[in-house]
Amino acid sequence: MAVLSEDLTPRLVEAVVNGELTPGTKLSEPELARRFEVGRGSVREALLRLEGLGLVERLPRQGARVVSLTPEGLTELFAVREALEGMACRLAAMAITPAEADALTRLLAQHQQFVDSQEEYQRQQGEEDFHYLLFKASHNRMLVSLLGDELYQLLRMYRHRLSYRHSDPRQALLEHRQILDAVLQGDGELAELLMRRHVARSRRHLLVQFQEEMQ
Amino acid sequence: MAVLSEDLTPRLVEAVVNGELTPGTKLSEPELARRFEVGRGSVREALLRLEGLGLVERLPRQGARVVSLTPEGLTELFAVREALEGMACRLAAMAITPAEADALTRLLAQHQQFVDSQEEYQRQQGEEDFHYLLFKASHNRMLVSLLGDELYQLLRMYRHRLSYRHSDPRQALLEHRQILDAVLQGDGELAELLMRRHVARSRRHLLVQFQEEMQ
DNA sequence: GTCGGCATTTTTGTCGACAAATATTGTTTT
DNA sequence: AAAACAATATTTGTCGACAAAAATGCCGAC
Repeated sequence: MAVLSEDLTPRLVEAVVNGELTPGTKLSEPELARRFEVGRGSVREALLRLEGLGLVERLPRQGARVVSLTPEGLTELFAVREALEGMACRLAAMAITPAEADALTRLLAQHQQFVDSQEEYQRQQGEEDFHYLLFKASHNRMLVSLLGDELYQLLRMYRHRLSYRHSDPRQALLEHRQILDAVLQGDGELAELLMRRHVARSRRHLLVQFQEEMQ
Repeated sequence: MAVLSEDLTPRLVEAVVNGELTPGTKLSEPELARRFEVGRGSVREALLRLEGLGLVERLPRQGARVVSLTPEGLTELFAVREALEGMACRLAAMAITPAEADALTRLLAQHQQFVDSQEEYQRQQGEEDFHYLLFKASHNRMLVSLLGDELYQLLRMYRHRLSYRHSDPRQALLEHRQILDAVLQGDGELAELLMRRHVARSRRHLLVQFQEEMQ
């Protein structure tokens, strides 16, 4: 028998991230319970998890609302990401295994092929895969949990809402290659520096889109 | 009317942090419900929050257990803290207000008095106050929430379990002063560097205590 | 026409109850 | 005596129910 509230959480996360439930929307527990055909307790539990992911805000006796997206929120998120992904790179330079190094090397070779063949196809996923594999190589469970679970969904929400367009794929691939090189050479300091620049660039890119799209 | 599950959470946190509930202890929902005289639903909600704080681990159909403390866990926590507190310092150097600057300056003057008068009294709290005021000056709500709420309780748990003894108070005060000076001069880069060293020193200090006390 | 107060309705916070799953205990077997 | 099994007991996951609080709509007053 499955655990309802755990199956329900990703479904609610998707609904929030993909904009089905827009920012500011009041999330009524009875309504969600009817919609997902579960008891109100399970909805409550799922909403509590969403609060932990920063996707909804819960006020006592007032219920949960989908968080609103602001340039400040985006900036804050990226400051945290810059710090954590930078540290993850530094640690990965010391802790990465040969298998993980191979997987990352192969991934970038694959990206190279896509760039060469002009297929932008799947680029989005590839970017995420690179970051995921890399911070997982830090072998720091708390970092992986923060970057991969807790902060990741909010990042996805911003990207979705901004009809995310990547900047130059060649530039991104170049930066990824530089970062991976530093990691493979065991130069944690350089790897951290390069990753922080990479994340900061990404932040500026998204902030521009924010200005453009949301008047 | 108060919100039971929110009042219950800090009580459970305290019980876990101060060792009343030792690592590995199974936390039975009915038992906690009787003990704290609330319904099982409220206990469940509180346990879910504790899981978010990293104080308990919940396995489906098996309930919650107090996390066990390990040198690896301590190292992971401090890597995250080093990254986040460093970033907070960098941001604080840009965003700190005159009022916050005053409060921090006064706090360090107070610490100086304590050091001069040899009263080690209240040192523990003072250390925490400094860090709290400082990362709050970053004006990054996500950083404040992570450092002040989510990671803080686990740090307290490690400190408590290690009958935390500070290293040299004069050394700590010196480092704090250097950090604050850098922040007040708007030198975010230096402030970050110094804070990261400070946290790393603290990590090594606690790790030694870990080796000593837990064989 | 707009603002303010009152009654109604909905929603949240909380609890107890039930079924399924797990843990525990005692018993039997090798 | 140790291991495997079975019956019991406890616990978790889930739901519906109830009271208090908040949101809503309605009516009258200005």
